[in-house]
Amino acid sequence: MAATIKDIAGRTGLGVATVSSYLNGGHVRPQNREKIEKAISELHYEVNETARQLKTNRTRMIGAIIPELNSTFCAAVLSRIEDILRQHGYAMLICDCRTDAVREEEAAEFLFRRRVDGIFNIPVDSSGEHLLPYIKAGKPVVLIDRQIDGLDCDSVCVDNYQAVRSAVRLLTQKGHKRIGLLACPQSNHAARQRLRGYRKSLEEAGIEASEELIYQGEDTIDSGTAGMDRLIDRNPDMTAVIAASYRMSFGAVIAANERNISIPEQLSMVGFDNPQFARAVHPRLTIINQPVNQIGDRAAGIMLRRLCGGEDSGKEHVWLPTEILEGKSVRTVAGASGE
Amino acid sequence: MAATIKDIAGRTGLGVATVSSYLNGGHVRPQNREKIEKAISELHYEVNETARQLKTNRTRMIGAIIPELNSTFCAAVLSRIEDILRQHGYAMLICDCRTDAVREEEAAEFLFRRRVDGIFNIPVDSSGEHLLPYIKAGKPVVLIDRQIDGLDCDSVCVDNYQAVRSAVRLLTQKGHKRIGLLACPQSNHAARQRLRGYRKSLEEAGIEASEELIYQGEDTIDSGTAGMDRLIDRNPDMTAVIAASYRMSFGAVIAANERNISIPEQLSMVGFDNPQFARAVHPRLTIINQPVNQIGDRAAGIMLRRLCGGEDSGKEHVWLPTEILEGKSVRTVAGASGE
DNA sequence: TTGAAAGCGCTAACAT
DNA sequence: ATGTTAGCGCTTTCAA
Repeated sequence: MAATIKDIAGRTGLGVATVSSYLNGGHVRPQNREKIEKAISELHYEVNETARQLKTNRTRMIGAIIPELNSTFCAAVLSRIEDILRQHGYAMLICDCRTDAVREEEAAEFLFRRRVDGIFNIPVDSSGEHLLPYIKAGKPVVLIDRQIDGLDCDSVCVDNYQAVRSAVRLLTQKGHKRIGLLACPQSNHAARQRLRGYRKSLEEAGIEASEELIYQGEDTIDSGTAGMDRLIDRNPDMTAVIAASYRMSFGAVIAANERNISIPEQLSMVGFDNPQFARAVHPRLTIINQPVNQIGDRAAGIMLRRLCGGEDSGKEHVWLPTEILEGKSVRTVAGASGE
Repeated sequence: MAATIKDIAGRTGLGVATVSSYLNGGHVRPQNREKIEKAISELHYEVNETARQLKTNRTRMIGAIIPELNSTFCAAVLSRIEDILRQHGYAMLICDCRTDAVREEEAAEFLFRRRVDGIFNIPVDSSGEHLLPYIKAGKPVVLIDRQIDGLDCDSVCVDNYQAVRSAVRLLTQKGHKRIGLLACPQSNHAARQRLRGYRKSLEEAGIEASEELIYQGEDTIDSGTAGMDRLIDRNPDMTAVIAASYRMSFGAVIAANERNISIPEQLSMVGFDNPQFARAVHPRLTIINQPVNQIGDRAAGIMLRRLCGGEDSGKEHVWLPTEILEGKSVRTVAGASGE
């Protein structure tokens, strides 16, 4: 069996309270300090966090429920958060709910029973009911990437409305009028904002939006491929496509690749996320880029502040801007207004 | 405060042991069962896993130390493992050590203090010293992707030697003789096996290996790009390149893309990992594909068996085969022997 | 500064 | 089948 604080007390002739005090940075006489340190190294003593947790009613564990670990966005944001939190002594319990609301709910319960001190969530269910127990218990909840209206918690998102709007503007300025959109399921806030940005900016440019140019599919690579196929087949006059998610972009690139469509001569393309992927595409893909590191930093920062019992006054709702990273996948068509 | 087992006992007039028994699937009289269930739902009682952990000396948590969460291979394997383990009531504590042996060591300590029941590791440090405390404590350790000689634990790897060998064979059969290799740091078993497979199979094909054709770099995208640049510049007669990791492949594709090298006319290429990425590359990349799902399944299976106190007789060392997924990035050069 | 003792919520003997 | 009780290893009053 592993050594306990009692063993250290016994070996040093001190009381357990003294040892505990030492362990928690309290003041101990130099000679006793030495004795304790000696005993600890001899007995290979390691604090039992479980016992500490039971006593203090804090687990120093944070849960994270995400739609898909195997997604660059989630992984990038999470690894950033994990890094920061661990530096502060917090462990991360990660649950992948595979974009399934039922599994998300189960994960929330699972983590609640384990008494995590707080929770990060890229929500699948847009009602947010699965988070209510946390909120009632006063445990910090930080939503990432997707806001939930009416839920009393912090959130860190990007401005998806402006994100797509900037992409449409880039295209219309280069003379594009028939612009397709690969849209994700409208079940979450981010996806809705992206579609809204598309419609609104077309309207601003005086272009009539055609439903034929909008493909509503799942947020998967295959759906991106299928969507591209359909948009191309039904819209011979389409000159550009915007993919409203990384997976959709990925799928769209595959479709263009397999149909031997030359980008940007035959079709211009704007993707979403992942600058590295954009560089690997031929020709280099123009993308809407999300500040993944910033998202992680802000989310972790808010969580840590809440954990330290920061003022509970009003929740934070952070909206981070995206940027367009220009590649070579967009061309200027005849009759361009700008430039 | 949250309700405890005592509250349930008080409310039902039963003893805590009876309630505990109910909670753990023991036999209780139907009428009492009902009473307990009623009290639980009225009080919103949730078992306190922390207390249970302290008592049973099992946390039902498994640690995972990986070089980089933001890597498709790690994320794919981990998400599979997490899924299986959670179904069995285990939570996953994930630590990203950023391919740094010091951080890996710290993560191992961190997780040990938290008393995880077992640990998965894609090791960075090839001595395996950071895992010794677990082994001494009799906690199951399952190595993934990289074997460590002389460490008494289970492992699930792919046959990296054969993996690269099959790629070289594919190339030599198509007449290639000047074949470059983008190799990863030789600090882990997998990387060493890949390089060994390269040398050995060239030898078998009667081709003299030239050190000029081997680029030893970091396992990063940038290093893949830099490596491609160097190999091309120094070896005008090189007709093919094998990238010995996913990141290297990614970097190599970027280099080819940015230098406007036409694949496979000017240069043939074989990458590593990620069939989806291979499809998105133009022309479709021929790759060495690892069975990520199988790796996850086998690793999780072994862990669960050990956790259930399976026979400790001899550790398992699983070697899974890879496969070549042919794309269009390899051409046949003049004087091909095969076909 | 140090020690004694209570107790966090639960499980597991043991007794009934 | 149910209840009593003794800890699991730690922190935290409260006294000394």
